[in-house]
Amino acid sequence: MKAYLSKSKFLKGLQCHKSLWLHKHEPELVSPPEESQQAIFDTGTEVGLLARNLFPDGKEIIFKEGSFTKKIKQTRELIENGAETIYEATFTHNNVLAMVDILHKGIRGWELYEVKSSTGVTDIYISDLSVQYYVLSGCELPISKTSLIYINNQYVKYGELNIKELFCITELINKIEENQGFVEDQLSEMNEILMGKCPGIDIGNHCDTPYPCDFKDHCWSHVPEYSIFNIKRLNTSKKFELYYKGILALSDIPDDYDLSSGQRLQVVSELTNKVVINKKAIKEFLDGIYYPLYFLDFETFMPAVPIFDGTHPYQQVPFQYSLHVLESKSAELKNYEFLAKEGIDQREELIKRLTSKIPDKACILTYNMTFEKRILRELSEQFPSYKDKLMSIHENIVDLMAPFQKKDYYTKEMKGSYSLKFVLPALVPECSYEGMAISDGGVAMNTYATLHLIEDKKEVEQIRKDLLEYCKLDTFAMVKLLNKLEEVIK
DNA sequence: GTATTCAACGTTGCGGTTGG
DNA sequence: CCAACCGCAACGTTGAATAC
Repeated sequence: MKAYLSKSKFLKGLQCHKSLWLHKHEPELVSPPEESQQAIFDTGTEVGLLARNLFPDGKEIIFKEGSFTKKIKQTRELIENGAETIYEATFTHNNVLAMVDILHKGIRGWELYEVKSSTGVTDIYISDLSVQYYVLSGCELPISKTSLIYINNQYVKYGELNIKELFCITELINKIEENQGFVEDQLSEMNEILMGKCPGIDIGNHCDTPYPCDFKDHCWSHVPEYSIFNIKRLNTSKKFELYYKGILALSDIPDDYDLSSGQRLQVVSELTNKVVINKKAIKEFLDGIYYPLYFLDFETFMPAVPIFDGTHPYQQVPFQYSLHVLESKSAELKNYEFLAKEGIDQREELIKRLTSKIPDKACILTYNMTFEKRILRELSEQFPSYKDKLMSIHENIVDLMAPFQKKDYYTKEMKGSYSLKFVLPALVPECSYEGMAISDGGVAMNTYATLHLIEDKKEVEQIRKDLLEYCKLDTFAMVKLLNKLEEVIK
């Protein structure tokens, strides 16, 4: 099979010539050796398929693993037979392969459209289109437009989905024509690299910018699991500054090296097992908490293409909550929960249930309150009749994450992080998600999204039970964390 | 006139959540 | 695994004000 330099390889080659060389000469170092995964990513999804409705009745080039020559031939035949719209149109020029999401014949020439599920234009997409333009113009196709189609997150759905409003189209031909010189220079340089020896390039910022390199495992094998690269909030440039000086382990860092207080704590704590417990600050935090006490956690989903009326692209739609309640310090812990029926918009029902459970003067605890607060604000805007109640919850939220964010409580197990994922096992190791049917948010969401497709009633019931149990554990973990904070200041 | 400091502003990274 | 949302905090940069 002939090896092509594809547009994704071009983009990766822009970051690192070594990766380009490895792709050609030692592709087995990448696992799995997926060929065109990148190319079909956006158009294979709902967003890509929907965008085709902007140019209906197109001919599709059927994707077959590895058979690029067939696709190129098929594309040429369609054009010769007068096709006006082609999806996944495939071309090659000077050994560079390009697949165009949507190719449309306009009055002045061919129009080239790249579909992205993002919400804006970036330089990477411009490079992407520049390579496609290079290949197509090399094939002597007259091009009148090269545009990016992406999600308009201002669009609000009411009734039937309005495809024209859902998408933004930005015409970029001027920028892309300006870019051609650059593309040609890069391509000739890349071709020289491919003919020569493997370039001796050390790891660096380019390994992750703008995308992680396929060969990271290979090039980074000498970097320990927990190293200077895991120091939180340390600039990438500073990390490599240290690395190029031969400093890799946390213990190699000089005492006088300029680190922020949090970073220094992470390092010192790791090396000496130092534990920080700022009793005064923790006590102040606890003094701000009062009864009755409600521990709240939402689960949401956020589709790029809105499915419910009144929602916009990527809006987080809550479908579940868990609420643990302590009426007083000595009261018995109670739990309330809600899980929407699958496939329908039950936000109003969720609001009714939630607001009926939480009284006006309650103290509400969440972990990372920015998330729950945003959900509450959006709900109150879209369901104004519940605004007062929702906003009163909003006002009374206290963030349980704060003491950890401020490093008033720190152990080395937190690895510089204050997320629940690290804080919980560090302080409440017995409270674990292991062994649960649903053990992370991603799985929870996928499970919920496909729930309405399952026919077996018993199975549906079991999954709903698993979802409830998962969400309940999140708020229970907060109860345990609070206990720990109270214990520790005694 | 130059050096130094610090506030204001801009950028990056991280936290929560998902979708593909 | 990556990208998307938003808000916040930390970090970095810049430029104006002040000191010398």
